[in-house]
Amino acid sequence: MDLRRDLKNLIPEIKEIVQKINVLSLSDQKALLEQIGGAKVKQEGRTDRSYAHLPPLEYAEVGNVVTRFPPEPNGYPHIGHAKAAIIDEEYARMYNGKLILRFDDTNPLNEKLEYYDAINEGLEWLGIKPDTVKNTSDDIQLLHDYGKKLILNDSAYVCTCKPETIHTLRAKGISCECRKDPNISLDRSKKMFSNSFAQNEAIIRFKGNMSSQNTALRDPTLFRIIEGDHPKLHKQIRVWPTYDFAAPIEDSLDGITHALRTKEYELRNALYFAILDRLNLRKPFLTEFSRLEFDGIPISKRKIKQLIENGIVKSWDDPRLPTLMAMKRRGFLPEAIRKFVLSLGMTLAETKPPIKTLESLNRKIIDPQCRRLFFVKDPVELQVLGAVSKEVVLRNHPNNIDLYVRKVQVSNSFYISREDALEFFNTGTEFRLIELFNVKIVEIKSDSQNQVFVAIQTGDEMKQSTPKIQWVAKEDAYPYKIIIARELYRGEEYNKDSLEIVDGVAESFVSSLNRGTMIQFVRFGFCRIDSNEVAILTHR
RNA sequence: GCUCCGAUGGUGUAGUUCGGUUAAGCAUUUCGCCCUCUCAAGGCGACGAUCCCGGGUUCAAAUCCCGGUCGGAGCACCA
Repeated sequence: MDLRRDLKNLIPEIKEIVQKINVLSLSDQKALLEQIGGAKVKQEGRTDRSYAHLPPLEYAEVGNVVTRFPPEPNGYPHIGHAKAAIIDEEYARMYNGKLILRFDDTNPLNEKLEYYDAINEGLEWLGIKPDTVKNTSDDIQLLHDYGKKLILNDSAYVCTCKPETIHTLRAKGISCECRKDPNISLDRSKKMFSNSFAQNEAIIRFKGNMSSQNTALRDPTLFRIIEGDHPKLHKQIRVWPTYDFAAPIEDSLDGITHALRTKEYELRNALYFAILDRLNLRKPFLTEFSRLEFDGIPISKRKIKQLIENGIVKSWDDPRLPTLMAMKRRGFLPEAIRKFVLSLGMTLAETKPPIKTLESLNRKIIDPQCRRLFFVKDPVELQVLGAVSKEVVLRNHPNNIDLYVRKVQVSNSFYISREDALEFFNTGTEFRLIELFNVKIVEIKSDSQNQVFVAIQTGDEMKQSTPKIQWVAKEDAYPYKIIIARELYRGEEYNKDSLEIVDGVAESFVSSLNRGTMIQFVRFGFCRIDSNEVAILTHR
């Protein structure tokens, strides 16, 4: 009681002292901060990543880090793969280490040769160069050997129960008869590896802990029999390891120091280590990061496959898709994707990052190198009374002079967008055809089919306040389409307007641009040339 | 159902390990101004977070402890 009262009186005094200490430690810490700050700047320079950086890796030594990116070649790579691959590569580089690309091809039913290639191409596009490329299937013999070793160890057994039985027993946490006698398992395993069992007749299971609260430890499958034509091994192999078995062994043998994987594997970490323990193999360090998801854009291969099979989406490079080939086709740059991924960090929180951020990063990169060209949506004719035919020189970029200029022949007839025409007619405002002259619409002439907007010139003077619009000379007009891709889903529902095709006219020059060229259609948005008469809107 | 994980402005993150330098940095979005022959980019600025909630410990908590709530994941002869 007394103490309390005393304390109340003492508080101001204490605070004073604390403040003094703070002031003191502040100066100390300032000195420290300078040191730390200096070191940080150096680090950033070393990794050449001033824009965003991943947090330091635990237990990592410079020159001694090996990471791995282990995709299954069962589909086209997408932004989710990009996230994993970029993180793996970034850490490898940050510590002056190595990156291994390992195709996790342990299920002949899923893998296809074209997917190995697609993944290779995707990574190449992203600018990721693995130091080593290998397949899990390269080590199939080795994996078999380790499997046999586990059987001999009494750390694994052959189970011939029906899948349903296995499932229910696992749920209950009870083991089956097959687990009991190691000698039976030994016999059965010989039969299994000499191909005397049929598919679904027998599996090899890990002797985990059937009553563990972590269900991943309840005697998971290590090997199963799959009849299938494997892209690399064809029909030579029937006994295939599962991911749960292959991953830890491959990681350990490949010298991986840090295995980074998505969050849903967290509960398997215990199994991963248990397997390595029984085999006396070196244990890599494991970390998880959250899986990438977006609003309205399906990322899982299963969902994308469905969309294609149902004909909703035409191909794997449909610009609405998050596949790497689609993103490339749409006009996203690998640098932007990298920055974006790094901005997400190594968080474990499940979030849906905004695509707008990616677009903004992309825009800033492409803006300085995109020609500014004219496209007119929903064109109407504009006749300018008294305008003379001439050749005009248009700048290709407001401030990048390396992009030069282009010349266009104009007369008194132009196309402008209906929207603009109507607005300026209705409001009676003077406007300017960019780089040409100022006009005012005075009347609309309608013949049987078309409306023609008639305008008079109101001078050449360039005023900042006059609205300026893009135009296409009638003689130079070239029919053109722009594809606009939007989210495939609004909530749970398919978005019927996810793909819009905008018709219009562009300057004929556009038709000469090569596929892949990035441009900006003035007042319309950034686009990537897709063919001679089609561009895809990247973003505004 | 059982187990595990997460929760910071509209959105994405930094900071949480080792409580105090900053009641919260950056990016994006939105808006305003400047610049500009684009509704782009660039420059400047504004709005916007009692750091999920409730307790506790402490002179001091986004940070530590306890209890909730909400969200996600795993429980395959897929990876």
